[in-house]
Amino acid sequence: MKDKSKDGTRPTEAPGKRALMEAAVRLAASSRCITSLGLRELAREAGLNPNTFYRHFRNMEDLGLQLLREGNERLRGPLRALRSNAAQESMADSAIEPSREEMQRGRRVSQQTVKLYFDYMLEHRDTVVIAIRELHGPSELLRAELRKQMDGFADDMTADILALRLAPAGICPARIQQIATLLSRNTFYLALDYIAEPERREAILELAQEQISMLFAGAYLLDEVARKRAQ
Amino acid sequence: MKDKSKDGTRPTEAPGKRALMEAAVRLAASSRCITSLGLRELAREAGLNPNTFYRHFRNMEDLGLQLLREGNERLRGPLRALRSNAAQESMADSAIEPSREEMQRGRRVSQQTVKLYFDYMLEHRDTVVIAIRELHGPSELLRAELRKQMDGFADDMTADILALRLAPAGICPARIQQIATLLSRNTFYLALDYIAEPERREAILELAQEQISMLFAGAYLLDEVARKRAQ
DNA sequence: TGTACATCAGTGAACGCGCGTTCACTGATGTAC
DNA sequence: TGTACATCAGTGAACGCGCGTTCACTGATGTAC
Repeated sequence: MKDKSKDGTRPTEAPGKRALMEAAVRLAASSRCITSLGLRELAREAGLNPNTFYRHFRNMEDLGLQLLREGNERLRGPLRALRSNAAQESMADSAIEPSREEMQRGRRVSQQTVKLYFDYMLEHRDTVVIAIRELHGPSELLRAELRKQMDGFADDMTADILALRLAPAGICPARIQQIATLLSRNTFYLALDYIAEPERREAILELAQEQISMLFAGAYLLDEVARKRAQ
Repeated sequence: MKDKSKDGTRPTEAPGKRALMEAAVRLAASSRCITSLGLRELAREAGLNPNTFYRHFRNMEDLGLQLLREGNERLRGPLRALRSNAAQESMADSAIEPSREEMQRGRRVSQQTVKLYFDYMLEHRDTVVIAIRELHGPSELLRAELRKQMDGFADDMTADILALRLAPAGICPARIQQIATLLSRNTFYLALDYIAEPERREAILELAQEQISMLFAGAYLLDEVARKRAQ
């Protein structure tokens, strides 16, 4: 068996397996839990013999897990990249007007990032919709996987905020982590609205932006108070 | 047909209907979408003939809708009451130490309320778990119902914050609504963690508390800035 | 107070259907020598 | 370079089973007169 595709990164995938996974996405994206899909239904959608399923998956949960991991790969890296690109551009801006404070910079970065973030998720709407459905779905296994993924997104965000200095100085790292957890979660839910309600997209972007501002402003105030007390 | 039960508040309910709804809660609470329940499975769990289902419901979505509405009634009023009780107690405190500011009062109220809130949800864990699962579940009808309910919770919270003066002065009502929407949503998700992870309950309470503080502090700062600019 | 009728919750048998799973098979591709 | 063998994706027929839905029935309760 040939083990690598041309690019050498991945074992070659049987076309039937791909077809089944894509069929699952198509069926689940509209309004279904992955685990509630029928094996025969899936094979029909994929144009394959029902039996082919067993060549590649043990059961629906197994397929779901592979689907979610693939989705995570599709989102995680690019979303990080969006953030660091926006930060670098903003860094260039700062050079031009160095009088601005970090708070302002963080805000500009988040403004750009939020839009890119949401539009990227819109492009991958099926992935996002399925992920959020399964996050509260019936399968414990899939829920656990998605909780882990969510933690990963939050960790990325924390690391980026610290490394790219996107937060106002004076907010402690633990607080950043706290904010990132809340934000990454909430951003996904807002992305869902963004996808579902095209006419409200502008408003949702602004809302997301304001939530971010509020949280950082609040965090700053709280940590400031704590520091003053400590002195 | 007798139309009212002894207390006169509600049409008498057939015992079979109750049995079916309770069976549905039992089956769905562990790890199932309501709409994925089987009619025969449900009847078995309730100890009834499969046919009895049709006497009371058109289909599973119909049952789900009635279940969710009942759940909403069980949560909405009591949660409001918790808030206003906590506020009144705190009002008494304020009389004793009138020097404290409203910000502080709001904080004390929310501290008490958050604990009561989460413990009340813990008592009604099945209701909460089912509601959140269906909020992102496969049925458009049930999702819409729950979105409506969520808006209701947010409106209650907004009204209470304004009426009971729980927010620092200077935050505009639109901002309060914004915060309440974010908070009511997020509180439900945190409640889910609170239910699922007994060993982390203390930490979750504190986290919820800090999120609330951050948001109000941030809102204050933002609206303050806006007001200064307007002058 | 008694009788006849309507309403409605719950029953039990029967239906046809799509489901998940099994088995034995085919045919293409990769590997050993 | 050619041959024999192993591997594995995909097929097709067949199975028994539980499902949703239907129909005609029972028996209790409420209502009209």
